[in-house]
Amino acid sequence: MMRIPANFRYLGISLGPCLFSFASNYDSSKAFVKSLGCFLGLMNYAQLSGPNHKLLFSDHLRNRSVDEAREVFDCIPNPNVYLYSMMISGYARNRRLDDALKLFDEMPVRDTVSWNSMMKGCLECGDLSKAKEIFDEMPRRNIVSWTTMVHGLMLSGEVEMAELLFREMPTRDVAAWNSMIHGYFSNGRVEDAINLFEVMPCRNVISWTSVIGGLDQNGKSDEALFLFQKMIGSGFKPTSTTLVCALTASANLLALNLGVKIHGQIVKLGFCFDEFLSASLITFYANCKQVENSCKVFKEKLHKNVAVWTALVTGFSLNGKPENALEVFRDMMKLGVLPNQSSFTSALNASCGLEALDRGKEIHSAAIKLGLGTDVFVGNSLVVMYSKCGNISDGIAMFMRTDQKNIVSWNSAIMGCAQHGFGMSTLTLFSQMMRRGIEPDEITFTGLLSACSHSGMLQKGRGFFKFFSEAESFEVKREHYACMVDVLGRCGRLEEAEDLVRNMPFEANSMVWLALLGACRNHCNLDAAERAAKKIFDLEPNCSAAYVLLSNIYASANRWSDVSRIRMTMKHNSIVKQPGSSWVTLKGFRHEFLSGDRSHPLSGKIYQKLDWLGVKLKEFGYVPDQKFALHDVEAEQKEEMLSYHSERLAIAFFLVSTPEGSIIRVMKNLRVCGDCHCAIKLIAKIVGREIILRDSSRFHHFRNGICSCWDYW
DNA sequence: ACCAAGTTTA
Repeated sequence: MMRIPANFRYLGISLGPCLFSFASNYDSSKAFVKSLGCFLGLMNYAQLSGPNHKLLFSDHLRNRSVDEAREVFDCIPNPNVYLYSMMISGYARNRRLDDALKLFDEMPVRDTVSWNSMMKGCLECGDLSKAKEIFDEMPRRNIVSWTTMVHGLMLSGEVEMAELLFREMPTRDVAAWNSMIHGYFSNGRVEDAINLFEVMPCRNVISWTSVIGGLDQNGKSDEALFLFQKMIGSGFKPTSTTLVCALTASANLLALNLGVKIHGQIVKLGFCFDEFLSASLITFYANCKQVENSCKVFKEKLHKNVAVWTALVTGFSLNGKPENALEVFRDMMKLGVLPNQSSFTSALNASCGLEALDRGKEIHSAAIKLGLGTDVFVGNSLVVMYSKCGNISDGIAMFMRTDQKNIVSWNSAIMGCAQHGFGMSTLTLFSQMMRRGIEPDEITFTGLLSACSHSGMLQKGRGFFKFFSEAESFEVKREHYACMVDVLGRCGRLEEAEDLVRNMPFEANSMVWLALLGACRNHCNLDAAERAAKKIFDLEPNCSAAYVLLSNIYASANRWSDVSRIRMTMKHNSIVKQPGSSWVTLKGFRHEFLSGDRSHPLSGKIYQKLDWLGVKLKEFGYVPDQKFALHDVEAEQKEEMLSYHSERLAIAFFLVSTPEGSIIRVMKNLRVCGDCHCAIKLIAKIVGREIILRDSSRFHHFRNGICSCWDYW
């Protein structure tokens, strides 16, 4: 940092030309540029004259241009304690603790405020011990010093120390009580917080807001909303922060009516243009499945705030509108709103929903450009995106590249490998994870069982189930039983699977029975199938998957009267089979092969296939070079597609296959066709990157998804 | 002027 020599500090504008000579005395051009900047600073300082330099100074600080602020600061003759404190806080807010401490040391005089600012600065930069040092060293403490320290201790999780200090404080104002309440909540000590709130001598709107926000963040949104209403009832006027907390709680509870009322209050109180409130409103409406209203809120003004944009991206994505989500994300970047890790997470999620590898890659490159390529949140989303889009090797590469991997990183990689049928890789990942001392959680467990099921690892599956059932800190859930049933079922241990279901410590849900029914279908066990189906229909009379599975079982047993009986029942109860669907980007893989190695022996074959596909799709009224959702292809057309010879059948299989169980049947048909096993292997290897099956849920994914085919090669 | 509450995240 360059400081202007002392004699130049008093020059002001009247000596403007001298400044040029001052600048030209500097040899290096860098120094010239710097001094020119400083000259401009001086110009501003002089032009604005009087106290206005403070305005310029605080403008820079507000804009987080801390270096510019420092240049103005350096031009101010004899800066007072107040300006020093401002500059110190400015450095701290920009995480430049060293500069802040240096300036603090240089201060000619220090008052309590400057000591407090320095202490606060240390806390903001996460240096608790330095803050403690300053707290001990400062000559006089006021109530603010104590409160700052209490708050800092609480945020570092040193609750006991904070309590001690709070008791030792000579006097306690409402801010001190509030910081204790907030501190308890952020350490998950809900009871203590509430007790304090009840005994505190005097409450203000911040006290109420802290409790409302704290309850909501600790999973007690209902109590939060109750207190919000109580607060309004006792005549307190909510601030925008209060309304944000109440809205967030309403969003979590899906309390549509209350949320809409709060929206009314926001308009009435004139908080319409508060960015925090806009973001909360967007999330609230999106959670309540009213994403059109989120859009309305968004369009009320032009937003520059990342969180507002991200809220809308997330909203669209979670409401099954990934196209819109990605459009918003693109607009956001076009407008120069820099996406952060949350925005990337939401956008990558949306591309998972579309299963659009090209879009995902686009977002990935944007993340790299912004320096977020190895961020743990972004990295985890990338792992999921690549593996969901069929590209597990890139998914694993992303995992390796992620900084500071957490449990979600490991789980995403494990899930990805498991779903792609890489059983051994899954096990290796798991042992690496254990060796690094990372505690597995229930999602890890699901991933492991899924791997065992897809790779036919019966003994491993049993071992994991035993291990996790015996682990104390662990709750084995219905999902895990469903997975285990799947493991046993796929390995033909139908009896054992049924025993497991009947001896579960809690009532089995339809998901568990459905896993059993699926197993029965694969092993043509009609008796067990009928038992399982009966259970499912008791629990969920309109379960379309169960009807379809059962009718397929009857069909394989040549019991056609039963098949038509089930079809009739379905029709009668207007149960519609959820269509399976797949996305095809013709352009995507055409491009891939055009830009790739054209001399490769496969290029020609792929070209033929693409041409055939293009012709077929045109016949069905689709335009090439677009994304096709083939779930709406008519049944006869599907059959027509399937009637082509084996290689074409293989492609058709990818296009029209339905997740709910038909894959294995189609596989059987393919085998009957002769050479298709080889053909499908070939095509899947090449085309699998771009054609991805969509599944109704994560859970069905590994049970019925494309991964099933991997078992066969 | 220094202390207390808030939006988006796998």
